Amino acid sequence: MPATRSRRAPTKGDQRELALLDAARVVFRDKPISAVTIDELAGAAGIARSGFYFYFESKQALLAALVDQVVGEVDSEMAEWLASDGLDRGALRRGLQRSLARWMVDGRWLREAFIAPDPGPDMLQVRERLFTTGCTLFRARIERDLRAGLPVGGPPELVATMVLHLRNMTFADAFAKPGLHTEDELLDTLTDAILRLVYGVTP
Amino acid sequence: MPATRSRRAPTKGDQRELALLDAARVVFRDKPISAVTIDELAGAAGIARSGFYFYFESKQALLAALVDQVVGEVDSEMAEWLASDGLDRGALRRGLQRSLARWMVDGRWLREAFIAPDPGPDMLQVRERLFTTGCTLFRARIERDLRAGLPVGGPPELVATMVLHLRNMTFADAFAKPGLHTEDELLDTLTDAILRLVYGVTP
DNA sequence: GAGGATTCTCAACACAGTGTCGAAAACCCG
DNA sequence: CGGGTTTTCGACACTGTGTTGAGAATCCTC
Repeated sequence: MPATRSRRAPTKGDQRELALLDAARVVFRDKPISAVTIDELAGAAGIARSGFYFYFESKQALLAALVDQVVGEVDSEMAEWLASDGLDRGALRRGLQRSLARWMVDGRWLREAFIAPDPGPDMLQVRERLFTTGCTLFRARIERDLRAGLPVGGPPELVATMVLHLRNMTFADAFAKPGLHTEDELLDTLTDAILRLVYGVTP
Repeated sequence: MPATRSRRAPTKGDQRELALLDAARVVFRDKPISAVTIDELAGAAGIARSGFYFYFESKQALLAALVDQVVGEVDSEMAEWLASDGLDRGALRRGLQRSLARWMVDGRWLREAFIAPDPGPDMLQVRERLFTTGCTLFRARIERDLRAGLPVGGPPELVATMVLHLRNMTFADAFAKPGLHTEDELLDTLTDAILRLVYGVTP
């Protein structure tokens, strides 16, 4: 626990906490999370290493907080398509495009946050929330389509997780090996792939 | 480098190396790789911690060797479908079933090996090989289909990596959260999903 | 089966990173 | 200002990694 420090007070301390998160975002862009030392994170925010522990229990806890920060944003990227009806290819593609933009910036740590092999308990919880939120939204969309008579290719929950994984891994690849495909090629293929995977149709 | 120790000699040392690999396979089943200490690995193979370094440079190097061991096996699982023509649903499903069986046993470290966030250079090399081998095979199959006039949904290479990721992540999930779906449900959905994704058709 | 060469083992060391503590400093309120 | 509270940091203990060098076990050849 970060000491008490929960009762009302937008003090200098909160400022530092934010600074720590911002600094971490930047530092995590350059190297794998495991290669970033706490000393480095603290230094980037202008405090001593041991000071870090006043704000976060561990690197994992900071990462969890970081992921927490973007949960809402990630969801909103796909909101347009999730709210649309039928095979709205345009809305889907735009959502994916917004999503891709984020991945190209923060892909490294996003990837690790999403698919790191052994997250700590706090991280696990946040990730679970992040994933199930997305999954739930996708599933709801698919179930709606199912009721509307569209030919969905399997149990909605399973199909939803597949779509989520497909998107995440495709973007993770795009980040890891940029230049293999143009953005348009990537987005078109992925958009069609999702529509085919879910509905079995090529619009 | 593990000293010289390369010229022909199935000596006691090679035996130990094998024992180390076998022991590691077992140990890695129970806990995340990062939680396994070298002391533990050495102990499981009956030697002192520092003795480990005679055989492997690091835990990562051992893991690379481990992945190396299964490269061939993994490829062969899908061989039947890769060699078949057109939409051979049966062959595809059987391949996936064989693949799933492996994942349910060694899913934990397989997953980490596939998608670990910051593999060492040796690991990276092995993984690259593992992935591009699979990708190349899949792509070849898809290109063949394309020439045969089947409606493939995008650049073969991109589609191939999507299929690979879809399979890996689905199985990784199945391992991480067993019991969510029956094996049949999983295999049927995945088989159909792949056929839809690649060819846009529901057989 | 005795010799030297090779292969193997391990205790001791040096080091890097984590997390804890408690005392000092800075801050904020009356 | 004087009090408690919040923030900072140096010093310590601990865990795990990787290295080294000396000796034991094993192998091979004659």
